[in-house]
Amino acid sequence: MSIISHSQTNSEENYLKVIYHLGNEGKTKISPTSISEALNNNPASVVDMLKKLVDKKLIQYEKSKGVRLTGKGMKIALLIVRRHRLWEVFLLEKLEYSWDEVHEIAEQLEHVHNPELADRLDKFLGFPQYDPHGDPIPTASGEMADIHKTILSEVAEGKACQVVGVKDTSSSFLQYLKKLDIGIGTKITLVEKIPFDGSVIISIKSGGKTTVSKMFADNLLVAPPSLPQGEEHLHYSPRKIK
Amino acid sequence: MSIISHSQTNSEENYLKVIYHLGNEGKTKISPTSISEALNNNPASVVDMLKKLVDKKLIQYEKSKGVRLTGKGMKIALLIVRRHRLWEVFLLEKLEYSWDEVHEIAEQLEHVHNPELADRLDKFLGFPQYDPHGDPIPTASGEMADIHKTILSEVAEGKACQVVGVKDTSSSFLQYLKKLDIGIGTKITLVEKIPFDGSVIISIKSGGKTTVSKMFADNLLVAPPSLPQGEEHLHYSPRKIK
DNA sequence: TTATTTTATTAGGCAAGGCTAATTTATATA
DNA sequence: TATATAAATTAGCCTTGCCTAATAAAATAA
Repeated sequence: MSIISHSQTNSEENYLKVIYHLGNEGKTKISPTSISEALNNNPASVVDMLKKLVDKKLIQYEKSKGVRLTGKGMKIALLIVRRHRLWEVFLLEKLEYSWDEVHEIAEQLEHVHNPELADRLDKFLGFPQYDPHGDPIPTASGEMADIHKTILSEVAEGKACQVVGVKDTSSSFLQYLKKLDIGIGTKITLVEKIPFDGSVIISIKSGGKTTVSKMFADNLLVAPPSLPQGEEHLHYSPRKIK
Repeated sequence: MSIISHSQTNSEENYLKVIYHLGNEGKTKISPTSISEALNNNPASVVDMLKKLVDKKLIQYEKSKGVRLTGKGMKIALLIVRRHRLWEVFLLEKLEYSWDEVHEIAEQLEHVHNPELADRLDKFLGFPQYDPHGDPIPTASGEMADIHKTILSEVAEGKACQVVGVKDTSSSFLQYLKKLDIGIGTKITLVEKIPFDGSVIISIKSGGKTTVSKMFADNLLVAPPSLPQGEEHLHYSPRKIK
């Protein structure tokens, strides 16, 4: 029994993905207009496609409740998201693309169809939990880690965390990170927050204490340092940021 | 100045690739019919597309001479072939797909567009010279190694060669190879050919001498063991065949 | 050379997935 | 509530890339 009975077109996959993301952002109601904005196309086109997706039982659509993914639609959406994020990790870690370049390429790679590809890639990458933007990667069974990233500035004093990504991808920020020897997977303990300007004193496992600005702390995405299964399941080893 | 001024559709890329391959197989004349056979579509569709490709100056087409790639068309075709073969190496070597699975997936991956992707992948893979079917991988500048593969049975007595692929991808053949500890990159010296039944005595660098059948020797693709630049440029390290 | 067969081309259509413009239906505001 | 505004939907059209059927042009055989 396969998760996906018959294959989707790229366009259908993009609609499902966008509906998933809109739903995830806690939208009350996912409307044709919001979808058209996300896809940068015309609401009339969206209405056409919604009909098709309803026929295929991938979504439900009632004017009152807006659009919702069915179980089947959700599974496919999660698979697309999984592929996208795995490819992003690949592009960043193996092909040494920078954070801001990976998304666009992954938009294409996520539509490559092969039943084993995502799982093999996952294994090859060491079962990463997060993509380079700090978003969790759905598992093969379609489960999404519910451990959510936050920004460093929201970590409580005394708590440890692990770098999973960045918000700002400017080269000045990335270079600063490099200088501080902070990369994906780096473990950081938030020692103290300075009330005056929001500066944060952090302790980097490898390199001792440093103080960073609020602006810095607002742009570094972090997650709890270890998961229920123990940290040997975290794949990221600290790496240089290009 | 980029090699490709404006992007091709997947379909256009497939036509260019097929025209390239037909041309490479020494066809006297590449006709709409031969293209339609290769693409498994209708000659009428081919004629439509040929017009489009002529307009884009990617091919020349005269009923007398048939279809020919222009310089521009050739560059694009070589890029597609390059991408295809690099992805095949990736799938085989990194994701551990088997020989016969990689082609179909590479058919999709070859259409992923990004100016740096092929070159980064090439580097990541260690600048392989051959794909898993023993076909040479065009370089970044669009040069194709003119070192052509042959089958083991055509190697002269006393000559050394290197395994670059297989013709038969049946699991029985692949398992036999595994048993003999022969994989991509394995160096083999052809010691002697037995006239009686075409059997071949080979010496495998790692494992001494063995005799293999003509059928075996007809299905193992090999290339000269070292290139002008020296063998340190060959990327393949012997690996197990799955 | 003429007849036959094969190949190429044209004409007209189809499905997918967009678009614009017009219309209907909701929602908000006066 | 009546009206203005915004959103959703419908209708009709476009492009891409394919198809079939019909016709034209070649190539081959008689």
